[in-house]
Amino acid sequence: MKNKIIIIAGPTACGKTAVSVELAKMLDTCVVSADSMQVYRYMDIGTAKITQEEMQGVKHYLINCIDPTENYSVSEFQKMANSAVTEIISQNNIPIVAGGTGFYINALIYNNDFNSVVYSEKTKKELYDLLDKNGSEYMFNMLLSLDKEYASVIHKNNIKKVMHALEYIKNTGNKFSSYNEEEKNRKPYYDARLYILNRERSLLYSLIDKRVDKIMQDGLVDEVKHLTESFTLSDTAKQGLGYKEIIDCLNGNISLSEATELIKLRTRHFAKRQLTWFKNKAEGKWIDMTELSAEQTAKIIYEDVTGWINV
RNA sequence: GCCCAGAUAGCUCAGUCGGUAGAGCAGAGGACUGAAAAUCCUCGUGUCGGCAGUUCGAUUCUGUCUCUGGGCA
Repeated sequence: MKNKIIIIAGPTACGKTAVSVELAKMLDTCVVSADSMQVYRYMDIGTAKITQEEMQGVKHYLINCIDPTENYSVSEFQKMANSAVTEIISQNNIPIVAGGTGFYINALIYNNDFNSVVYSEKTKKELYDLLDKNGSEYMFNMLLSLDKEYASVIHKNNIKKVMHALEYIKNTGNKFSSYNEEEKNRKPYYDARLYILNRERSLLYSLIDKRVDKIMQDGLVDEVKHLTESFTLSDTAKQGLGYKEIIDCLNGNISLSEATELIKLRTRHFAKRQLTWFKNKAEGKWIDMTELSAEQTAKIIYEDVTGWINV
């Protein structure tokens, strides 16, 4: 029998954190964060990281686990989340996974294989040298000749994906499209109940604006200053929303109000991408929180889940 | 009060030598399987400020009115 997990997903600023804590209290269990930025220590304000008080005594995994100098990706998330989930299950509890990164959540549910992919700095460098010399069109044509199927799925301008596929092909000798096909057809590894929280779009956007204003008031600029003085941020850490914009502002490229507006705008775009993923790549129950409190939402999930838990 | 410049998509503006119009941004939709808070793709009909005149035909020319900037008193 598969292990049960509850997942609370949804776009940024929709209220996942509060709901997951409420539900964890009702079920007397722990929360595992599926967030690509809250794993970082010292990145508290910009990530709107859950505080000690907000946790209300509920134990949280995958918060403050790595330094901002380290890179983080699905693969690390998957390993850490699996071990956290396993630990919670061993205590006879149902883990609650909460987060907005759909890609990570699917990797956990389906236990996608990221380990068989061999990586080598050498081939990566060779490929990027070729890119510098010959341009992206050339790289895309290379992909076209090596793996026509994948090349027809991805757009040639999406150089990041083109390069990644080429790396895979060079290192394994297999087509990326066949690997892809295999991963897509996986059956769920967990017995997962996924709840996707959402709110009316205009309300969600105004919540995002409010959150960004609060983050600025709470001192994001100081946080970024300290962060960049104490660390050389890893590639993944420095792409956090709010961080790259403030860095740009500190470097004198944009004004503070421009940075603030840009953070709001990009966060809105981000929320939309999250929604697109959940709509098309995830199977779950949607809960419109527009007129619901965190407690009410948690109660709906609790009631939905009780019968299933006792089976 | 007078003079000048504007008034066109939610916003900023192009344009039509007279045949009812198009960019950027916003917004919407989509892709993605070891960077995912990343990366990439697709989507533009609106009384062209109101009214009148010239004209086969006006958003485009003319007059007038309203509004908004700026200047002079």
